[in-house]
Amino acid sequence: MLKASAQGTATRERILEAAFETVRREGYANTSARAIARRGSFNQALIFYHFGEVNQLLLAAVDRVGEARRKRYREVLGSPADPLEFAARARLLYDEDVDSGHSTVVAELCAASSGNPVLREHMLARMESWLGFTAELFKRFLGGSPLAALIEPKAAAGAVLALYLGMDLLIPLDGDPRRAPDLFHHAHPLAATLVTLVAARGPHSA
Amino acid sequence: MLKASAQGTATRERILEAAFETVRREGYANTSARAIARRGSFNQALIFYHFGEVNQLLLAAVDRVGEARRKRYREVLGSPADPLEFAARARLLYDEDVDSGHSTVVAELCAASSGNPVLREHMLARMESWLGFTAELFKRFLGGSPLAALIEPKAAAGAVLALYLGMDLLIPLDGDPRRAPDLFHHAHPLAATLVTLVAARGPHSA
DNA sequence: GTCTATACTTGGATAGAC
DNA sequence: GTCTATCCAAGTATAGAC
Repeated sequence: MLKASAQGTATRERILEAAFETVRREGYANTSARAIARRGSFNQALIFYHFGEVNQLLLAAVDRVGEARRKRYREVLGSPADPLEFAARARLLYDEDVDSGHSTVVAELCAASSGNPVLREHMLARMESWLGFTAELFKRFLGGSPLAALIEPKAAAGAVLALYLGMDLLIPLDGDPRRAPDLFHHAHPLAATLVTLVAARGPHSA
Repeated sequence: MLKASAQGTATRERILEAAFETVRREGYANTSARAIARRGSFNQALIFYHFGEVNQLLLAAVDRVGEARRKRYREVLGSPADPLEFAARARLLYDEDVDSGHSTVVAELCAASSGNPVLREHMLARMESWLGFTAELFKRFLGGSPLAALIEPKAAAGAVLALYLGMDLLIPLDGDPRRAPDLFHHAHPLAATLVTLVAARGPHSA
């Protein structure tokens, strides 16, 4: 039956959505099969039928959103841009990540990975994927710039990722939505000065 | 009885230590009263006698280490230092935080705060304390430098804290102890160049 | 202050009816 | 594919003996 299968797919989506929202709003520690089912108004047993166990569901939920985000990143950052334009786009993407809860859920699952080998393996692979992606961005962005002599793409990508995750531990903590905008705001003149100065004098002049 | 009270104090210490180590090694999600008691080889009921509930114990455990770390920070960063010396000391302190597990436990509890108002309130206060401390460091460090025009202490402190927390989500993930050293290593020439260039030309020249 | 025993709750997971 | 019912494991917390 095509109809039955279509309904199964729709249910899967509902479960994935509810799982994501539960982690986002209640944290990993409070994300039980029962809590997810309550939020999505469906039967708790469906989780095990469709996903086997709760952690597998959570991984599927974060992957689902993660793939959409990855696609969006490619779209927005694919075309060439000068540094200022690039920064504006990166900020847009970051805001989307915060608003959608993606970054919160990723941070929650990273923290939970600590005590769960299966989760850890999976999240490690996901984060390494983002690390490689970000490192490529740095390479492309730094290509031909004097800054290339000063910034190692992989290390810089690691720092960006860590900053990203760390912000998303702090944001739910104080509930201050201005934290991230402020950081972008204040980082801007610093970055602009660095780019200008290095371009003018080169990284090795002293 | 002084002896009985002394033993009670010793037990409290054992419980605090076991609680800290359990969060560090097994993650918040696996940190139950039973798991803590198992690790410390004492009776599970003692936790409730001494601390009332598990979360209170965890907060006491992170505070105990946090206060020691704060003291250490003051000692090491109290005396004047040029930028290079300052960076070396900051790195030493950071390595200690990672080795001791302090940063991991803080990150775990921040993540867990998401779903627990009491925990959140407490961790928020602790993090704001560190935020103020770090902002003061920036103020002192930037005083009289041309960089002061480019770096807002509070925003910079927030970024450092986020970076710190984020690193401690990533480190247990891949178990790579070279992650942090590498970051310091690669950041060094960038920082050195920035300091030199800004000192030579000032932040507003273009 | 510490231990044993236990009441109670929540959650993971499955069997079997529909 | 979904629902009801249920079993079992693990955890919180307390009472009461020592």
